[in-house]
Amino acid sequence: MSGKTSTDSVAESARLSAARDEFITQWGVMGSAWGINRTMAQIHALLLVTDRALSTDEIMDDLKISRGNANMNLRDLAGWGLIRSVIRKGERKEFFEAEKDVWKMFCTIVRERKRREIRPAINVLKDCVERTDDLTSADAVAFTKQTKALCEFMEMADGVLSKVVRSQESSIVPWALKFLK
Amino acid sequence: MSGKTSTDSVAESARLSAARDEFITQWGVMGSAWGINRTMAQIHALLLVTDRALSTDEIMDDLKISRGNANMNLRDLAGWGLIRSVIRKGERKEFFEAEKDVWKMFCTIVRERKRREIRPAINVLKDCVERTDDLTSADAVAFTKQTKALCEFMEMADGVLSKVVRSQESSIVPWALKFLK
DNA sequence: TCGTGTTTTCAGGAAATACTGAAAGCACAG
DNA sequence: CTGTGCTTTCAGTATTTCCTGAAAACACGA
Repeated sequence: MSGKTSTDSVAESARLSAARDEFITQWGVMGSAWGINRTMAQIHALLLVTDRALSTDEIMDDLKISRGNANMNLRDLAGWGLIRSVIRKGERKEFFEAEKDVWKMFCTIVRERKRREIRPAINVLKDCVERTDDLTSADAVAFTKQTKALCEFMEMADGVLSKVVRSQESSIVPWALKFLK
Repeated sequence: MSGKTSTDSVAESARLSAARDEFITQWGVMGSAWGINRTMAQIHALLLVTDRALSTDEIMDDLKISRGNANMNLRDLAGWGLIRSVIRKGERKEFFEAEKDVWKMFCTIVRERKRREIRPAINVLKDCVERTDDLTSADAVAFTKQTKALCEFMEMADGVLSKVVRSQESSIVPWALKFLK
């Protein structure tokens, strides 16, 4: 290969890895803002933009993290259903790949957050309402009224999200969105 | 007042404050899960279920936090637009009250998160796409394809949220939701 | 059963984040 | 301009959260 071509391809691959790093870093920042730990988000980002399954060692190497850290976060990601492990026959090592379909990924996240955070919150709110429903002091009435409103809102949101998620790959959602002019 | 009545009202007020504490605590827990600091969420919770504006000192006292902490988080909450300060004539002290309308509160949160997190993320993605669009290696193509998909999805989500938020107090949203069967 | 390659666990340490308290700043009445 | 009451700031500290690395557990072929 000529000097020029070689130089170009080096430059190109540098450009790619710069962009890739930028993406991984920022996906990590975004994760923190939404209550997800940075490393977990970064591993997810890495697998998202990599076209093949990676081993734990490759991930450790790429992100410069320890084995323990990599393993723990890979397991968490699998628990969320955002990645899956792949076993290649003849290899004892485990490889990981991310769900690439963005809509499926979104549905998975919504489903899990509903289950882990929204439902429990609704239960707490219901409990608060029940425990104060019969009280008559002005303070109590205000409290109950507000918690009831929050509870109803969250149940509504929960229901909406269920419907959105259930529609999965159908085109119902994009279609329905037209009505939100 | 009779002994019985007195006893009952003591019990009732204990019941109320137990429920209130539970609510505040859990709202704090939920906050952390969504990337909001615990104290900020707790102050918000306290103001949400209190029927009058509270002073910094009352908040410090109720949540057992320092003045600095209270002040900083109150300012943040005001920055989000979730609370507002109230000046009573004749008083030099500042009081705070939360927006009580749940739908307005939701819109405020969505608007701010869009501005602070979603938009910047979209910009990063666009940047990544631009910087790699012309590369032809298999890796680069996979990268660009995936970031493009994420970018488009987030722009779509951003648009949907804008529409939802813009409809503000209208009944368009509840109505449209019927179509998400 | 042993040896080897791989994954899991977890105590201790590091880093990030949040909180405190006191001092400085500010605003206003007198 | 001065005293008073309230707010803001921020250096130092506490707390929470996360990460490391090494040891233990595991799984499987020989």
